[in-house]
This record gives sequence, C-alpha cells and structure tokens, in this order.
Amino acid sequence: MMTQHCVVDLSMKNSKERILLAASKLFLNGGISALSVRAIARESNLSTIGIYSHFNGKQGILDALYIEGFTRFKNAVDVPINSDNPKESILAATQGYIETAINYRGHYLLIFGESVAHYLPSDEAKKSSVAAFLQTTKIIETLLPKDATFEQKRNTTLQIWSIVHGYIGLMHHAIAEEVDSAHWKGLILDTVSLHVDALIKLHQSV
Amino acid sequence: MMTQHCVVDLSMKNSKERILLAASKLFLNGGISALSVRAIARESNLSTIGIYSHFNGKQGILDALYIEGFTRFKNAVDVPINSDNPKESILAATQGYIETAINYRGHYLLIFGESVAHYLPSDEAKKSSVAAFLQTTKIIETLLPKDATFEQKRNTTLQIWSIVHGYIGLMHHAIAEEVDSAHWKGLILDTVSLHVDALIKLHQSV
DNA sequence: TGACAAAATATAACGGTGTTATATTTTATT
DNA sequence: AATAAAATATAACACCGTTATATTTTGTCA
Repeated sequence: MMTQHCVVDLSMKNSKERILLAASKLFLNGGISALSVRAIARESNLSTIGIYSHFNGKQGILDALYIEGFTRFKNAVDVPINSDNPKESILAATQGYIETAINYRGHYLLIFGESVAHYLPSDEAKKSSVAAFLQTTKIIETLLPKDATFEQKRNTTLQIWSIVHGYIGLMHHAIAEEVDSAHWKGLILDTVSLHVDALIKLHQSV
Repeated sequence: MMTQHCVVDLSMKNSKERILLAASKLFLNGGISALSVRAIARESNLSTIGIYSHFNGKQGILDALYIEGFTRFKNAVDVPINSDNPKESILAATQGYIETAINYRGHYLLIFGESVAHYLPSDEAKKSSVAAFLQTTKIIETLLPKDATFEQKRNTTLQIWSIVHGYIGLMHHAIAEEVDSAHWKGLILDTVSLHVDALIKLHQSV
C-alpha cells in the first residue's frame, strides 16, 4: 500500500473510523450474524488484530453499536413537549420510537434482544440506555401532577414503554404473522392512546 | 459398553430421550450458551453424530426446547374462565404467564428473544406458538361482546399480551435495574388491570 | 539526520462452534 | 447364518473470538 501525505482520502481515514463504518455496514445489511471480527477486518482492510488494538474486540464493536442504537431511540423520542396536550407529545414520541425500531431492527435486537451470544453492555453503554430512558420520562411525566415522585414518573414511563416495546417484540413473531404489517403502527398508537386516556382519568379522580 | 436385554435401566433409555433430557438440563442450568452439540453428546453419553441422526442437529434441539417453552406458556394461561368476571381470569392468566417467564427464562429468551444465532423455528414449532396464542385468545375474548370478529379478538389479545411481554422484556434490562425486582409482578398486574378496565368501559359505551 | 521507543499491523495458532464424510459396530429381518 | 438397516464412533472441515509472536510503520528526541 502506498503512503500518502496530507491528502484527504477516504481510504486514509482513521482506522478506528473505518472499522466502525465497516461494522455498521455489515450490521445493517446482515444483522448480528454477519458481524464477525474477520468480516469487519476484511471490510475495513485491516487484519483481525486491528479490531483488538482499536476496540476491545467484538465486545467493543457491539458496545459501539449498542450506544448508537440507544442514541437513535433517545433522539426519536425527543419531541417538543405540549403541556396543554400531553397525549399529543406522547403519541409523537411513540411514532418516532416505532419507526426507529423498524428501520434499525438490528440495533433493536442488539439492545433489547438480550441474547446476543456472550455480550453484556459495558457501564458506558448502560449509561446510553439510562439517558434514553430519562429522555422518555421527560415526555411521559407531563401526564402526572407536578409533585409526582421520581418513582411514580419512572413507573408510568415503564407502563407506556412496555406497551410499545411489547408490540414491537410480537410484531415479528409467528404468533402475529397474519396481522397485516401496515396495521401495526395504528394498533400500537390506538393502544397507547387508550392507556394514556385511562392514566389521565386516573390522575384526575385522585 | 455392555449389551443389556429387556432390562429397565435408565441408562438404556431411548437415545432420543436421553438427548432431550441432557439438552434440557444444560439449557436450564446454563442457558443457550451452555447448549452446544458436543456438550449434549457428552451429557447423553453419545457422540456428536447422534444429535444428527436422532434430531436435526442443533436446529432440532432448539425446536424441541421452543415447543417445550410455548407448551409451558399455553398451560400457564389455561385458567378457568369466569364469564361474570373476565378481569379475574385475565389477571390469573397474567400471573401464570409472568411466573413461567421468570422460572423458565432461557425458554423465554429462545421463543421471544429472536436472536438466537441462526435459529428459525420450524413450521411445527410455529404451530406451538399459535396454539399458545389461541389459548390466550380464549381468555381475553371474554372481554368482548359475543359477536366480536376474530380480528377484534386477536387485536385485543395482542394488546394485553404486548403489555405483559413488554414489561418482561424490560424487566431484565439496565434501563430498569433500580426497580425492585419484587415489585415487578405488582406493576404488571396493575397495568393490565387498568387497561382491562379501560377496555371494558370502551365496549360498554359502544 | 540517525537511533530508539512506541504504536500499528500482519501471520499463525489455540480452543471452541455446527456440521458432515467415512468407517465401524450393533440391531433387526429374512 | 447372512444380509440389510440403523446406530454409533472418529476425524475432519470451515467458521468463530481471541491471543502470542513477529514485523512494519510511526513518532520523538538527541
């Protein structure tokens, strides 16, 4: 390989960047099973050991993709808050969440599937998941009275999140194969809508 | 190895049974990562090729565990129906579902995790998931008017199932690490209860 | 500029995986 | 008893994540 100086050249990018780019590409195209250390090395024109000097091996690659995934979800639910109409904000965030789950299915499976062989997110990766959860809480807590405790806010956020998360989990399952996939988004939004109404009534009456 | 005739001896059980027993044992103890073809062969006193002549290799083993998992869930939600109080039956089924998910976490990840490497359930395995879904529908449809279409029944079942399924998915996630695990069952049951009430009101007013 | 330390890279190997080709033994049938 | 069929064993293949070793490139300092 030639040595090049001071020339902007994609092939000369940071090895680290090239690795990450190759990993993302493989992951988006073929999911987790296409993401082998050797394949990343091939794709980024390095040898396998490069993945270990620049990242922490496969664990490091998965951590990077994990963080990328949760960052996308955090951004997806970062919608303008409408205090007069909490439901509107929540449905907008829900819609963003669903679209991200569909468009980045590999990431979704990685961060929620729990069973990618031997992978456990690092502490840093876990931080990204907590950040996404806190962002979601900001949207959901508009349903609650202002003096609600954090525990109440967290539990209500879990309620809504579980509904959406559960639907997405079932969406690609044989159980629901005969449900027209175009209808899923509507089904989820209807369910969240019904549940939000119930929560609003609950907190009005108390 | 000695040859034995017409003697009831556990060590002489069907090779097939021995393989399945070994696989179940390994799976319950160490999850999916403990379930290698060689480990099953060792545990069942056979060589690897036995797993291929008696089952369809690892695919066949996973299929058997998949069916075992869905059969457990089907049984868990098979509760007596109380037509006068649909909510009671639904909460009982929910409780059974949650307990099965906790006690058989490996099975839960296998049948819902979606990302066990390269495994896709066979048609026969899919049938077991559909059977569990239909059993659940029997419990949930008591919420609906008797002339409800199958599509309505199915969608309502999906609603309730998604809530429970979503909670269980989040339960073991870093997002919710600080939630006291003893509280989970209560949180889920409360949410299902609220949602069922909302559904009942919805169908009364229409 | 030349010498030397440090970082990056390459090669090859280790132990593990699912799978299969080949050979052998056991079982059942005629 | 002979033969076909089923079950089993051994060894190998191609892949995986990882790492020990060796080599090259890069950066720093005298």
